[in-house]
Amino acid sequence: MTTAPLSISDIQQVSVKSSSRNHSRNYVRVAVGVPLRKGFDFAWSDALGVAIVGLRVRVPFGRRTMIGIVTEVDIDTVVPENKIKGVIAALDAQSIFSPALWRSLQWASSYYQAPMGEMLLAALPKLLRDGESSEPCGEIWYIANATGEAVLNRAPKQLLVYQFLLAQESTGASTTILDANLPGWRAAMRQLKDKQLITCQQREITLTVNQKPASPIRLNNSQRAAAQAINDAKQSFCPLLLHGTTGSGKTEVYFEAMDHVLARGEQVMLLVPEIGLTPQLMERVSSRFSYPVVILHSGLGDRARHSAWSHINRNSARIVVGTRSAVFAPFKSLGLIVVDEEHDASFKQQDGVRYNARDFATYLARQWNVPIVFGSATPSFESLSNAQRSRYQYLTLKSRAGGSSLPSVEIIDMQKAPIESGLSLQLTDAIKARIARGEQSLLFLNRRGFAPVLYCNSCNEGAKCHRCDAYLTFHKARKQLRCHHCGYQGVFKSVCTTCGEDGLSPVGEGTQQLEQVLKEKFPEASIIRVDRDSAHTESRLVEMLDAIQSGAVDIVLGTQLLSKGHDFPNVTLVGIINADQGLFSTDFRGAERSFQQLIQVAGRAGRRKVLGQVLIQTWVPGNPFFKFVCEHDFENFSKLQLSERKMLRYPPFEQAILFRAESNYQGDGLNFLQKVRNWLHQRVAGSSIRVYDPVPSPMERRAGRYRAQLMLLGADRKLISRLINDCCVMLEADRSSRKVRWSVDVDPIDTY
DNA sequence: AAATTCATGCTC
DNA sequence: AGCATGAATTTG
Repeated sequence: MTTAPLSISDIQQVSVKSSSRNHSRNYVRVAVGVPLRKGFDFAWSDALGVAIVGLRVRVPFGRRTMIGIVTEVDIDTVVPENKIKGVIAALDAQSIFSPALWRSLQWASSYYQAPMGEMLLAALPKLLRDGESSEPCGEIWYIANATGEAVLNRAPKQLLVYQFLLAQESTGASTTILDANLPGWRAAMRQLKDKQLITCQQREITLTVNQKPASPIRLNNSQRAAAQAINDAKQSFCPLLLHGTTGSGKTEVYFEAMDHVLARGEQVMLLVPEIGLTPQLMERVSSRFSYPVVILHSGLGDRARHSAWSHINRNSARIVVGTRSAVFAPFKSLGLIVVDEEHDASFKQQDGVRYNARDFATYLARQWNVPIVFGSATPSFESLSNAQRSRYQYLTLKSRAGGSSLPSVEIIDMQKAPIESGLSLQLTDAIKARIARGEQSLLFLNRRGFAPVLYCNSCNEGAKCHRCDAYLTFHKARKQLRCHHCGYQGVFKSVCTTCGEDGLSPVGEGTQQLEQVLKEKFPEASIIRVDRDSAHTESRLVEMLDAIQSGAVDIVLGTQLLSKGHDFPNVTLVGIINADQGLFSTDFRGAERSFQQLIQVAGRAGRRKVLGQVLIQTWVPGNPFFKFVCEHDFENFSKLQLSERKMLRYPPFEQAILFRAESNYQGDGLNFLQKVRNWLHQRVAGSSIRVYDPVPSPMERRAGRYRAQLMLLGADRKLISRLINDCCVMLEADRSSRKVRWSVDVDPIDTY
């Protein structure tokens, strides 16, 4: 689509001075980035140009000036003339939002109960929020003046830089080029500039395009059928759920569908989970296509983000690979949206404006009138149920691409198995066998640190965090006790801090301990540990992943950092050290999550010719959950879970809303929510909406604050939306609610 | 008496 | 949210 379908009311309105009104001035309504639901009216003077909806403006607000967005033009205002101030400046000539994005943001603002100003500004990169021009800022290029070589015989560093530039002739070199070729060039450059030997030019950054794209891999029948279905949906809104087992080649299907869209001259949005945005995927995308690609993820600097934004805005970027916030990218001619690993929780923004990027993307696709593909090996129950109700087209990839078969999955009964330091004999033997054959083993333990609890044998208590309801994790290497919830770090002392006795013993296993145990058991093996502690930087993680892929490592152990999206061709054994963690969670989605995670991790095994093996250690082998896991039976697992959800009238059958409250004193949050409950309760009497009693959060105290929550469930989304909106308006007006920090989470995915 | 924290109100 | 105002509260 080159343009989104427009309705008349959406077309950016040009203000016209209306002679029928008695005001002599024009007024506009502006949304500013404050948590207030109302807009503020300002006078618009003709000197500012034409007033258009979607413009960024600088306005005086209280004692300061702020950036806001024009939401209405040519309005009648009820604000008394003497209170109205004028817009200081218009920062854009045209709306900074496309019509489709504008409508989607309006929807999101009302659906997620986020004030318009906050929603709109959240959709812009920081520099634009702060008032910077939306034009690309470009990059500085340096060109050598062909005069001065002789002057530099006593300055070798400068000579080096100068000669490098001379070699580039009149093209010169950009900041990026110099960074790549001459580390530490900046100091020398400054002096060369002082000597007037250099000319600087500001030039637009042009995206490099891969000139020789890799030829597409031959698709198998089901892949081709899936790609065909997506292509058939062209030029119209059509959600498709691509359910493909791990390793079934979903990415190739996306690529095939993207080919067609790109050839038509349109842009593609490829959304991926937070940690799924691996250089691996980037590499695959940019080597496969001969179109300019940009990435958008949380690690990007402000400059880089702005630059990416303007490339998309000018239609010079054709493929956008990005995480959550990439749904707000300023596409000019969007033709297809792909949401990879659509079930992933990281698509949900958990603080500030709490939107779900997957659902936002769905609305956006409807506005652009383009297909949207949801890909997953373990679809969210929401998407699954949409497919079952034929709201989504359902596509499956049953077999693994490249002919490998799904790994065999076995359960190890920890009640009966001989165990040594958390490792069953069976798993130990299996690792041994892989080492002998030169294959890799991957061990999964979702707990970093050495031990999750440090127990004092004379107090009979574990060491607790002072600010949270949680035990401190023992980090042996750094000799620290850390809280994984609030970030507290304390020095480990060999005696108990409360009683002074020295009978301290670590209880339970973390990745550090497992690493130590493995090193003792397999002294010759090369072992690598991948968790947030060992891979604290992006580049460090990449290094580790590369090492694993090269096959130089025998045993990989790690947390969920490892579970997503990575392709480890040499791994033939996957061991899950403790599969029971998520199983008994208080969250009704606990089982769904656990299953997704186990399938994701298990899917790392045997992606090539050799048959993979998965060993799962559990203390509750009789739990029916494991039967489904062993048989890769997502279908029956989800059937059972969905029938349970249906009976309980839980999502996806009814909508959930979670009110959260946080306060410095225990009880304040609960009291506040009790008032909310009473208010809501009165209004839902006679309807099918259920309002639960407020409860303390599963971990009540975190970072010194007490947290509580209140759940509301119901089927009538429209009614709920109105109810919640009224409630928020009431709460905002009531100053007693300012004692607590509260928020509304629409479609929560975590109850914490 | 000055310094600081705390509650309350307002932003066109 | 910020930022101001004014009161309550600690503190030298």
